[in-house]
Amino acid sequence: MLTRSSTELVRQQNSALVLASLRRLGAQSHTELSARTGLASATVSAITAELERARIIERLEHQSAGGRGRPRVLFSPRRDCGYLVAVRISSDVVQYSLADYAGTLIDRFEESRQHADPSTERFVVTLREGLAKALQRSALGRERVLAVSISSKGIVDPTATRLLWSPVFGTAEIDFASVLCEWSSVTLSNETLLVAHALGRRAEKAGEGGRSLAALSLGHSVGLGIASGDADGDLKVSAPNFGHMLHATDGKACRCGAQGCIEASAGFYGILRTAFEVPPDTIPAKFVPLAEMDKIALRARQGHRMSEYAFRQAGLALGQGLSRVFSLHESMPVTITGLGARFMDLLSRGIEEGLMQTQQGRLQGMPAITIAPDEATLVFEGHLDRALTQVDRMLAGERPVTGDK
Amino acid sequence: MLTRSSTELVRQQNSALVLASLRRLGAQSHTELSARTGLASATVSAITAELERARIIERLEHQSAGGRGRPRVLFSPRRDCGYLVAVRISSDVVQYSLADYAGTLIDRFEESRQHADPSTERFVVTLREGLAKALQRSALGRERVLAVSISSKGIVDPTATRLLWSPVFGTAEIDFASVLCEWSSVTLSNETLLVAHALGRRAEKAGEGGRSLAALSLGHSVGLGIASGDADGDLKVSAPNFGHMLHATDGKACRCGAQGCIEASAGFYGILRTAFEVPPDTIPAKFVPLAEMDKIALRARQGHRMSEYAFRQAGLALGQGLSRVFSLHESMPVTITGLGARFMDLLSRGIEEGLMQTQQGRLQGMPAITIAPDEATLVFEGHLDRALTQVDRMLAGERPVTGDK
DNA sequence: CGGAATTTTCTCGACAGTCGAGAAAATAAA
DNA sequence: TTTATTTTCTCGACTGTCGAGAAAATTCCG
Repeated sequence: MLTRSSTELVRQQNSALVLASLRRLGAQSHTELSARTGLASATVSAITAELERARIIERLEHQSAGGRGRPRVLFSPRRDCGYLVAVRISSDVVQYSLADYAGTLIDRFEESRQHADPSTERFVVTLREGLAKALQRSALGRERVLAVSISSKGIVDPTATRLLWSPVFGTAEIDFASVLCEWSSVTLSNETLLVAHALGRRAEKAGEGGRSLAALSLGHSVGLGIASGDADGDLKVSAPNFGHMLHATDGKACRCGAQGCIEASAGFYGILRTAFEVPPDTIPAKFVPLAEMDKIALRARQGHRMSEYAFRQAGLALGQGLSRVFSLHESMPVTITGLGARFMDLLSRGIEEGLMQTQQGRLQGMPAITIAPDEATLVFEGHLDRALTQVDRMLAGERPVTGDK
Repeated sequence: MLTRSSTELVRQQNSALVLASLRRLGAQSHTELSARTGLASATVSAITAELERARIIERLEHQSAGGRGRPRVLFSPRRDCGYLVAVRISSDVVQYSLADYAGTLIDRFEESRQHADPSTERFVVTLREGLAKALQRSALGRERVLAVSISSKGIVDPTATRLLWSPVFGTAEIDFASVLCEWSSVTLSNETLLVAHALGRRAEKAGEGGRSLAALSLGHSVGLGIASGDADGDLKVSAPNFGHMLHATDGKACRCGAQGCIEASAGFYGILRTAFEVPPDTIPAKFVPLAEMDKIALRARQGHRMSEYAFRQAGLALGQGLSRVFSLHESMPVTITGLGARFMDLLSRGIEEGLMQTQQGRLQGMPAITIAPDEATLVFEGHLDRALTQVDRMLAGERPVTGDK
C-alpha cells in the first residue's frame, strides 16, 4: 500500500531537491535552480527564503561576470551549518574523518586496532573515544555533528545500523545505532557499497545516469557493490554478500567457516594457498602481507606455473561469480578497486573465461571492466554523499521557527 | 536527483491510494477509507466525490447492518468501469482471460500454438487475432480495455514491454508495446514474477508484509521470482534469470546454448538426461511429456538408483542456486510451484544439501519451504493485481471533466 | 410516538503550497 | 541619461489537506 501525501510533504520534497542541487552542483542562482529542479521561479524564491532564514544556505555576493542585465546572486549551502564524521573500519586501523556540510575535509586521523582483541565491547569503547577525539581536535560540540557515517567490510542489515557479520568481528553483531545513541544520525554501510555509490554519482555527473554498474573490491576479502538508477532517477545501491557466495564445491576452506566461497579462491589467502599448494582445507591465514602477494605475482609474471594458476583460478572464481550476479540482475560495467587491482593483468584471463560461460555472458557480451586504484577516495566520496543526502532531507524536513519573521 | 512534486500530484497519489484500497479490500465506507488511508475525512469526501463524478466508483445502497447511528454507505469500484485482458503464453498454448475492473473473470479461452513454427511474425498475428476474439466474444469495444497484461517465461527487459529471451522464441525479441500499439496499456511480465507478486500480496493481506519471499517454478524450465516490500510498503518484484544462472562447470548442455545452467540439471530434460544416463553434452529434448517424468519419479521412489540420483542432482542445483540468490539478497522463504512441485519428495534432500553449504545458509538457517500447486491461479492473481494497480494509477491521474458539474 | 443518543457523512473556513504573470531591481550598452 | 536586457521578487489565483462542527440517519428508551 502506498503512503499518504500532503502539501507539507511536497514542500519538504522540493526543499530537499533544491538543497541537494546546491550541494551536488555547487553554488547556483535563482534561475539556475529553477531550471535545474523544474520548479517555478516563485517556488524557488519561497524555498530559498526559508532556507536562508533557517541559516542553512547563504548568498554569495555577486560574481558580476559578463553579460548585461541584473547580475545573478548565487546561493550556496553554509559550510558551518553542520558537520559529519565518517568512520572507516578496516582490519588494522580505524580512520576518522571530519567534514563540513559543503563536503570539504576538515580533519582526519587514524587509530590502530590491536589485532589480539576482537572483542566488540572493547571496540565500542575505542570508537566512542575516537569520536570524542574528533570533536575535541576541532573544538566542536556534539550537537554540531549532524551525521555519523560508519563503514566496514561485511554484511550490514537492511536498516543500515547493524553489522551482522564482518571479517573483523565474525558473527559478533554490533548495533551501531543503539551503541552510539547519543549521536544524532548514525548509519552503517558496507564499504564496497560506498564505492559503488560514489561511482554511480560520478557516472550521473558525467551524464551516464540510469545505467547500472558494479564495484568489485579485491583484497584480503572480496566485496561487491551494485548501483543502479531507479525509476525516479534516484540512486539505489546494494551490497550483496559476494565474497561468500558459493563458488564451487571444491572444498576450499574459507575463513567464514564455510567451504567453496568465492573469497576462498579469490581472496589474498586463497590465492596464496593455491600458489603454495597448501591443502585446500587448511584454515586460512588471518592476514597476508601485501609484499607476499607481490612476490607471488612477480613469480607468476615470470612464468612460474603454480603462481600463474593461482591467479587464474582466482579470476575464474570472480568471473563466474560476476556472471551469476549478472544473471540475477543484468549485465553491467564493472570497476575494480582495492589492493588486488594491481594484479588485474594476472586475473583478467580467468575473469573473462568465467564470464563467457553463461547465457547472460553470451547474450550481452563482455562487460566493460575498468580499474580504479583510489579506493580510499571513493569510499570517502560515498560516505559524504550518502550522509549529506540524509542531512539534506533532515534539514529540509525541519519546520522553520515560527514567529521568527 | 529526485523529482519535483506539486499539489496535483498529491491529489493523484491520494486518489490512487483510495482506489487501491477499495479494490484490494473490497467495498468500504467513508470512515473506513479515512482510517485505512490515514487521510482526513474531508479529504476522503473530496476524493470519493470526484471519483464518483468520473463514474469510476459507485455507492452501494446501505447494508443497514446492526449498530445504531447513521448507517454507513459503502463505496465500491464500478466493475464496468473498464476491462483488462491477461494473456498467458506458454510453450504449447496461449490463454486469454478477460476480467472486469473488480477483478472477476468474465471469459477465458485458449488457442493452441503450432510447435512447428516459432516465427515471431506469425505469433504476433495470432496474438492480435486472439485479442480481437476476446473482445468479440464479450461484445466489447477496444476502448473499454484499459490494460493488456502479457506473461511468458523468459527474460523481460526492465521497461516491461520487450521479451529478450524465451524458451519459446529463443533470442528472437518481441516488443509487445510497439507490436500492440493500438491497445492502450500493454505490459509484459515474467511468469514467475507474477507468482511472486501474487504471493507477496497474499502475505501482505495475512499481515506478513515487508518480508521478502521467493517463488520457484519447476517444470520444463526453471523460473524464480522475488518479492519484497520496499521502504514505502510498496511491493517490489523481480525475476532473475535463475534457470540459466551458472550452476557448475559440469558441461551439461542447456537448451539456451550454454553449459552448466541450473536448468540443465534441474529442468525436466536435465533430470531425464541424468536418469537415462544420456551423455551430458547431448542437445536436450524440446519437450518432455509429464507422464515420462512421472515414470522416472516412480522408479526413483521404488529405489532405482540412477533415477533417484537424477532428482537429487536436480535438487542440489536448485539448493545451491538458491543459496547464491540468498547471498546476493537475503535469506527468505521459498514457495515452490509448477508441474515439478509434485516431485518435491525426491528433490528436497538435494535442495537442503545445497542450501546448507554456504555461509548464508549457516548464518540464517534453512528457509521455510512451502508448496503451492495452483500455479495457474497465482499467475492470474499476479496479472490482475499488477494490471489493476496500473489502471488505478491511470484512473486517478485523469483530471475530471471540467464544467460537467 | 417523540426525544435523546449515537454514528456517519458532509460542509465550511483556515492554512500550506505551487504557479504564471508582471513589477521591480540592477546592470551594460547606446 | 536613456534604453535594453536579464534576474529577482511579489501578488493573486488555484489546488489541495485538515479540523471542527453542522447535518443526516438511525437506534434506544421512556
